[in-house]
Amino acid sequence: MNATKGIKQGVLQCPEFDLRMTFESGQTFHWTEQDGGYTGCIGTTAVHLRQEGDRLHYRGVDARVLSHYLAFDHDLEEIRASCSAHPQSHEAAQACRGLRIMRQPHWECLATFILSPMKQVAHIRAMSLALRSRYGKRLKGTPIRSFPEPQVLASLTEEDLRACGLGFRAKGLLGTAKLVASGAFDPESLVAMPTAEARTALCTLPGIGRKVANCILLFAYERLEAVPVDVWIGRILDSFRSRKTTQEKLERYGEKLLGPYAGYIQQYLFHQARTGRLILPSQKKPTGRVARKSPHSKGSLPRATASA
DNA sequence: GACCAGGTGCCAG
DNA sequence: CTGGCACATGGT
Repeated sequence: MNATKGIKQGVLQCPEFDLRMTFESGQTFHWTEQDGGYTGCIGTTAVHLRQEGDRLHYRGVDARVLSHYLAFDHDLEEIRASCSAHPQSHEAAQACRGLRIMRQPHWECLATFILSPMKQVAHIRAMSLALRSRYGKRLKGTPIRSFPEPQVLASLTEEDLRACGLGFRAKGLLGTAKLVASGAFDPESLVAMPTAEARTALCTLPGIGRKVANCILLFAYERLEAVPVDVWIGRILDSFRSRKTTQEKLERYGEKLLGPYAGYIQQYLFHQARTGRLILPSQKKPTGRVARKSPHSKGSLPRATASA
């Protein structure tokens, strides 16, 4: 890494890495395409990344911090091998070579996934950027904004947050921000907890249920076994066993079926389904009912809307 | 317009 | 414990 005018930059060897697939897979939401790469930030550090083959050009960040954020230490070969016994998972894992589960900052990830219920990836992104734009700090010499600190969000009103397009999620985010700002809940305390205990702790926060808790555990706390059961994974797991169940039962089934890296494999399946590469048996929806709320509810697979 | 989106919280059987 | 609805917002 060289220093140009005090700005860190350099090139990193990155075998088994796909920057686009990783950033567009629905685990992080603030990175923006620019100059043939992506502009965004890691915590409060503004960063630009551009991949050329197995070379990653980076600017604004230390190579060690970047490698940790992008989880270059994860052994993807071992992870793929862990699901070789299950054909559909193995196929998804092969197709998603280079997709890594990142290590995101705790608060940023926690808060952002409170925004996710009943929202498409593009909308989560819009809400995340709106919060950053209005209440985040400008990162020196750039237009990039960091994710607002809990104290900042805690000082706002629910109406302020609704003005960012959060809808009913405003209440959960505000309540959670207040609990964190007051010290009643410490996101750092989860690091030392077993996964089940950490999940229980997360689920005490307003706006966080099992699915969101598992996303946070997987994307910020290195719990690669955590399986967030959303509509997609619910349908996928449902189709594997062709029998419907509750969200928690599907989650346990997924953990057992997908193994020690279930969260990773889940992400591969999710990405394949969302981009239209994993076709599930289309199912007829029950007649008459309008609202469908259970995570495993029947219905044809949603159209893939991935923009990249 | 109806339907759906990486669900959660709450209430009735 | 399980099933059923309301909850906001924006896109196809």
